[in-house]
Amino acid sequence: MTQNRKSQCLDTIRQQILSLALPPGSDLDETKLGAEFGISRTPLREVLQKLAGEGYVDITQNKGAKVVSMDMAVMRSFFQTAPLVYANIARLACENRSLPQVKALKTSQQHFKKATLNHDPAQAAMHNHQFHQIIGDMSQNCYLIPSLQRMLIDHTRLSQTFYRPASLAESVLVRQACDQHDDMITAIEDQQVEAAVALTLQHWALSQDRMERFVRPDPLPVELTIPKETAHAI
Amino acid sequence: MTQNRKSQCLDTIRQQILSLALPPGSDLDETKLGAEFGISRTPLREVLQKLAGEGYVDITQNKGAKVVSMDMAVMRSFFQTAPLVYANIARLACENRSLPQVKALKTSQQHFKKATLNHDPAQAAMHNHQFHQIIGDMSQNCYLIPSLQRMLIDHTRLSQTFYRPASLAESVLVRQACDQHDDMITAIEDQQVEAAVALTLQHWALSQDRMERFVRPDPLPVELTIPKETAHAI
DNA sequence: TGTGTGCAACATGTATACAATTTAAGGCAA
DNA sequence: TTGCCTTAAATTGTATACATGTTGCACACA
Repeated sequence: MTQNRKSQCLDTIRQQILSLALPPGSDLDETKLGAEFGISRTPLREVLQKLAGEGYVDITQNKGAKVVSMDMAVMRSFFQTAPLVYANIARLACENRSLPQVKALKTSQQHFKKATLNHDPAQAAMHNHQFHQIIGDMSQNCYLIPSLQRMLIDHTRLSQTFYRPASLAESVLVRQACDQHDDMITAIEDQQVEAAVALTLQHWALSQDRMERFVRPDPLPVELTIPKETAHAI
Repeated sequence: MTQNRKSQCLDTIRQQILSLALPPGSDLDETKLGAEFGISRTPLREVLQKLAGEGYVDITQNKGAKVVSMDMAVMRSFFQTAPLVYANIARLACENRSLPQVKALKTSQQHFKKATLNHDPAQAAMHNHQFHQIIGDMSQNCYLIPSLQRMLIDHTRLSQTFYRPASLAESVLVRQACDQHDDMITAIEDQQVEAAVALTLQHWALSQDRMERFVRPDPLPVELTIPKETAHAI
């Protein structure tokens, strides 16, 4: 029961970081969180230590825990490194996947698809995270998995708007991502390595484009005069 | 002061794991270690949590911490993944290294060289570890560094015999590794990316060969009769 | 007004007592 | 002897009190 509260605390904080409910850089107060989850500071500190180990938070001596930031330098590394890690994880997943894992992947994809159809972007991002985590598990590579985990944290945070399509064109992209998941499952199940790698890179290209737009949105109109309607809205 | 004891505890346990003084799979008793380092169980548990985050130990619910094992599956992943991680870290180190880091790398290499010349294998392995860790820092890639760290833990553990040359031929290999370090420093300082990557792969090939021999030594003689001298020794 | 210093409030770090769980041993029946 | 149940010892998990360090504000002084 008390153990339950601790792991629930861990899950909740993870989820809040991924959903940006706890934005990058925000402070995690031991006393406050402990009270919130009904556990004392000792186990709560262990939760924070664990989150630090997983790359969700940074802990500084005598300064407590902060949600890991996403500054310019990190962004650069992110886009630079993602295809390398994703592609190699996909390759290994193909080679080492077990059938129960394939089944878990299919279940996860069902949840993901349902969330996109229901237009529940937060849930969609979460299930997408889980989908790629399962592929990581399949790789059975204890050296690459920590890299993947850290990529997925930032990927999920960046893609919070991805599954919140603002236009018909964007809605098509979400559908496309969902189809790619299906194809990836098939490739992994049938152990078609090259297909899985190619699909993974396509999948990455799709979300990369959308995420870069989020980081670097379309510039504001050049005219200095504010359009009437917008001015009214303010 | 008390803070000092905690970080000293962290360093000591890390060092003992890397040197195999704490062999893979061995149990870490909270009470015993706490007494040993003169700190109570609370901070000691935090040390273990941190070590778990870095990949030195595995913590199981209600069962405590164990030094991470090195079973067959892990070995396989290790040899499969090392060139990928090392080569890409080297590439990034070339591009992103700062001059103070280059200086630190040179100092580390001096210590390493001295240890090999003094035939101090434990120290040589330690300074080799630090050398490659600095290259990791240079990469400034928060996604790949966790992978590198985990590779280096097992690399250092496996290479404990590497710097303990049993023959003249092996002694030459150590000299060669040392020279490669020098060349790598030059390539990184001058930002010659391709050279650094090539050197890194050569460096890996060298230690890979030696490590594989350690994992899979020469088979015992086929004759079933035990040689006289050996029989006597028993 | 700007800067530095000291104190108070607050947050983090540690020790210790107690609770819960696991492990091992002992004893009993089949 | 073997298997299993009970129970005690050992080990891990949690709460709490206290120690230490950090932060921000008030106030003095240039």
